[in-house]
Amino acid sequence: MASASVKDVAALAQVSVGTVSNVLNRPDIVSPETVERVQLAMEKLSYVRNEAARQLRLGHSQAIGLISFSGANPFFTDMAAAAENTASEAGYEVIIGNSNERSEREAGYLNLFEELRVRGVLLSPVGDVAPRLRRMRERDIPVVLVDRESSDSSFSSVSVDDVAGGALATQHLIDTGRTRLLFVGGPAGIQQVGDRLAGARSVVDQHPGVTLEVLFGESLTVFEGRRIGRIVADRAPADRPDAVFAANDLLAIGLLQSLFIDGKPAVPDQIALVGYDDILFAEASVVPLTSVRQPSRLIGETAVQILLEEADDRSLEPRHIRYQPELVVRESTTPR
Amino acid sequence: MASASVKDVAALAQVSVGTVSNVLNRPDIVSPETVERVQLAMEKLSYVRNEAARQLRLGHSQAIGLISFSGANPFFTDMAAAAENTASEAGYEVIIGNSNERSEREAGYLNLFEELRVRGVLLSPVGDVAPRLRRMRERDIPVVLVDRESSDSSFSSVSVDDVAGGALATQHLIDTGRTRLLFVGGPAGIQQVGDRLAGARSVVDQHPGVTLEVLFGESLTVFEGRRIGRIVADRAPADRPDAVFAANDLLAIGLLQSLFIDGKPAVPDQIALVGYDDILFAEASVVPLTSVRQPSRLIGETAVQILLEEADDRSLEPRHIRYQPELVVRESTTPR
DNA sequence: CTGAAAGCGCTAACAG
DNA sequence: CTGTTAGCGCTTTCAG
Repeated sequence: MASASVKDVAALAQVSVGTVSNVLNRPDIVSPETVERVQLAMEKLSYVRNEAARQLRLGHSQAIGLISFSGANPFFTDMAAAAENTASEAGYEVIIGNSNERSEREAGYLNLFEELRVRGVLLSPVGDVAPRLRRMRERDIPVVLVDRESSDSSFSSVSVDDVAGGALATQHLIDTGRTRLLFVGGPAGIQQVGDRLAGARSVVDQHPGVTLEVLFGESLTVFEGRRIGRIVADRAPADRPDAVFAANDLLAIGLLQSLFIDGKPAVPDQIALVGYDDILFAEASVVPLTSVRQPSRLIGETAVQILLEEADDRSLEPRHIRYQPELVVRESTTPR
Repeated sequence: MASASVKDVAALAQVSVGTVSNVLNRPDIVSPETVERVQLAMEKLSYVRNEAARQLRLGHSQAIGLISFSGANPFFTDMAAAAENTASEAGYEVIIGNSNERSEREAGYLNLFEELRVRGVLLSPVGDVAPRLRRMRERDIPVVLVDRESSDSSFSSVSVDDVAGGALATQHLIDTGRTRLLFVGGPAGIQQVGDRLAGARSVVDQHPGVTLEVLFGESLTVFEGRRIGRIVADRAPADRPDAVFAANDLLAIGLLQSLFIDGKPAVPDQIALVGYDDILFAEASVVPLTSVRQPSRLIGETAVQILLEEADDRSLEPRHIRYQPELVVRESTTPR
């Protein structure tokens, strides 16, 4: 049996297709009896609306495209979940594509989203997207930049102040009496990591007795954290830092697992440890981890709101929202 | 500027829309010069095909719906990723919905998938889906059951032998000299957990000297594992098991974190520990975890293949594929 | 090999 | 309040 269409419903309910459409989209302008009769017919035929036809007629879909650059990062998962909720309340769904930091995959999804005629896209740009963005603009597809600011600021953006976050973590370490700090980052070139480091530097520079060493790993993963931790643990005592600031929690958790000195955990007594993102595992790890929390859910919600407003009114000026991170103190930075 | 359509392309290339469509779908039957001329025109207008229109004409979309029952479970994430790859090679995309074990959400996604006229759906059923499945069948939408077998076996399924997995883990514990076993499960009613326990029981029953205690937690999470671990660690030595089989790795990792006896880790010397799923964290945890690995990627690939075959030929008999799990031995079960 | 034309299911404008 | 109708962009016969 093929799916029933509005025509079939109309025939069974003895009304016209226009009325069926009205029952679907503006039930208030249809008389109650008619509404009921039509709904009964729909049920009888187990009618389901054909989204493709609707979309074709409307000119755009009821979907928002979201391109994240790391599917494994809980920060993004959270943000995406919040975006989905907000969008869903407004009758939209969110389609997610993971670029995994590859600019060709980013381009691929941008393309797919265009074919799908999405209502707008939420993007954490990786490569040089300026030309693509220009095209989106020509097409009247609104774009909101997430977690990274646009270079030309002609697109709205929702981000978090990573410089402030880096400063927050560093100030806390110094406040708890640490003086030989180590920053552990991911591959150079990730803007967020650079910003967090810049924040750390600015604070260290104001404290004459404090030093800051920097170590860049290959990736922001638990494995890499373990590897770096082992290197640090193997150093001579005088060369070891007394505090480590990891660019994200995955890295920090890896460090935590391998920072053992003379067979005993070095955190927090010998080495204080701060992570970034405050993922669920941060609280659940062997030594609960102090971390810098980003308002991931709020970011997702705000980004969708702005996007939908711009979709409704293409003449809106771009807006730039920047949230402040927050320090969550746990045992991994307990003062000696 | 509105998006260019086949009409615009046809006009610019001085051909008919039919030819443009042919260039798009069967370029081989069009003369090379014409193809080139049309492609040039497409580029000039930066034409992108309208999926909605295409879909309307074709009668179905190029998407497969996937309903998983836990977005946080790495087993599903892996399976979904494999499904996406396989689907993508065949020109399909996968739309994912998380039911989170809630049957009304499951119904919601099933509905959405119908509206979207998906080519088929991959489903790990939660509630009583029999009536819905019947409807899908009437609509000629193929369904493949994943990780759970259908009660009436009239739908194809791809699953893993959880009874065998439970037996595998248990046999290994006994082989390494353990005799007082404890099974830690999640909420009753989850079929997989029940099957793993049944497997464990069957092996224990064949070994007279071995006992099996069973503890059911509230959920299959790290937190719950930590809670249960603390309870076990606090028992009198004589009451403590010498081996624990956890129904999944999250639980096992929680247990690992809290199974400390006299301030020292109890695993693996005093208590051997086996998990299930072999998630990434299993290898990366403080004591690398022995675990039962499911061929998650293979499941995703197979399920998509079967689905697509059935979509092409609705007269195919349902097939039932059942994979065998595999034991991955690591330090958490090192013999004393 | 190419062109013309029908029609997929829906919504919105307009007429009654 | 309800009915009629045009047309969204595409693919696919069917003729040429």
